[in-house]
Amino acid sequence: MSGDIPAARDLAEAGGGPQRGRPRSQEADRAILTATVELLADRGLSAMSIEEVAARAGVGKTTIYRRWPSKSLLALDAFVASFREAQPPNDTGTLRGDLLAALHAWVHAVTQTPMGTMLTSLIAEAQHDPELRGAWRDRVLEPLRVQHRIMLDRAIERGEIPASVDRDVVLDLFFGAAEHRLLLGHLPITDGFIDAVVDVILGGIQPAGSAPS
Amino acid sequence: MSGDIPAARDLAEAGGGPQRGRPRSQEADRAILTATVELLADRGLSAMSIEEVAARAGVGKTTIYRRWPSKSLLALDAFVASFREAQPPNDTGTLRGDLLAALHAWVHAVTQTPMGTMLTSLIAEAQHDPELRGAWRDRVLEPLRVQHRIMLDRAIERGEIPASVDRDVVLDLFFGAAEHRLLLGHLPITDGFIDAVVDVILGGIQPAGSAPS
DNA sequence: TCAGATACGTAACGGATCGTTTCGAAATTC
DNA sequence: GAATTTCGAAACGATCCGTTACGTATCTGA
Repeated sequence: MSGDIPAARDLAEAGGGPQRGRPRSQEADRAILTATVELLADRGLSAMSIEEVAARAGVGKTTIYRRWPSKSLLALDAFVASFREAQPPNDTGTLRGDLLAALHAWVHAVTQTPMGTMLTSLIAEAQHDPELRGAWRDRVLEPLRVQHRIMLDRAIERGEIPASVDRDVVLDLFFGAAEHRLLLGHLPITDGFIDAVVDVILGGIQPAGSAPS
Repeated sequence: MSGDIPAARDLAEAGGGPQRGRPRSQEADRAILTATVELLADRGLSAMSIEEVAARAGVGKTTIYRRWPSKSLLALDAFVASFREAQPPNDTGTLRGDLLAALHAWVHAVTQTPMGTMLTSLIAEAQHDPELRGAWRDRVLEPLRVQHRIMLDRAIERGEIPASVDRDVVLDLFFGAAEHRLLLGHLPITDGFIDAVVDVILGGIQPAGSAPS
């Protein structure tokens, strides 16, 4: 279920029969991705060089360039590998519970793990790298949105919110507010902030008069 | 009223008496800022080099480095100069009117003028440039937030919304959603989007039962 | 009027980093 | 064992950075 979208990494073995010559080292793959995550986490993408990744991974620069076409797409692969491990929140039974769980999971990931720096670096780089921008949308943003749209659909089925709500707008408000604080850093992303965001959005899409205590 | 915050540009004439020697060319200043805006608008900050700015402005590279310590702060000054011209929305009498006017003005600026590219470039650069990050907060973000907090305060005085609303959260939802679409480009920023954002936020902070048609 | 001070544009500098290429050795298939 | 491909190491040319040196231009103050 988690292999639908191909990685940016060159898929040399996608072709027909078995390969001739020396096969690519899978250990090198792992070492490169691990080194990339580490460097990405504490220096950011722009300060990270392929040379550094190669040195830390103990491989030659050519071994990296043979697999990935650019630093950006290598970083994206490294991010996605970490990203898969952030488990999606389960169905809690109420929209409020689902939204709170989802936002808490996101905030925890970006503030308590290396993924925060990786995320801001990649969004920054995507501003002047159209290829990364597209790959980010296809491999990170859209899967995330699909997953959270389902959450809203469940709420509609339960009758918690009307079917007329614009789910895309809700998702943009939901992630946009937190991302805004993450990128600009003007205010901390606290539990109180998460609660307030969910309260305002819920209040804005629930039918009037059904506000919980 | 618009000179409270000093520019990043070196303030050689801030000192005591009149200057000795040849004064700095104000025409060079204007030419540099104009060239910066142009290059920033159609290539972005990362693709713009000081060399290019100098060539287009018809000045020497040294003339730029004498005034600005870095490409980032030059770009910020160029942005702020353009930014001042985006007039703040007036008091429309209702919070809904104020919010709609403010968001329409912002969206128009970032989608119909060169300021969109300038803005995304600067936010991107600020992710790995702490000095720019701080300057952006002080000279762009905070003034903007002060201005819009006043808008919310007026609504509280009029009794449109309770005094207990967390104005910072409202501002983050307000700008965050639009900025999210601008940075990632997954969906267009349409008039319908603006209306929906304002509707959800207003619905979420107005006392229940007072929802307008 | 002229000496001192500062800004001007041009040119060249050393250094860093990029992505590529070359090389001999290692690993695998036919 | 020949062919093929990957491996790590090293060196490559190109690009851009921020600084410096230089001769010229412009302004102040004696």
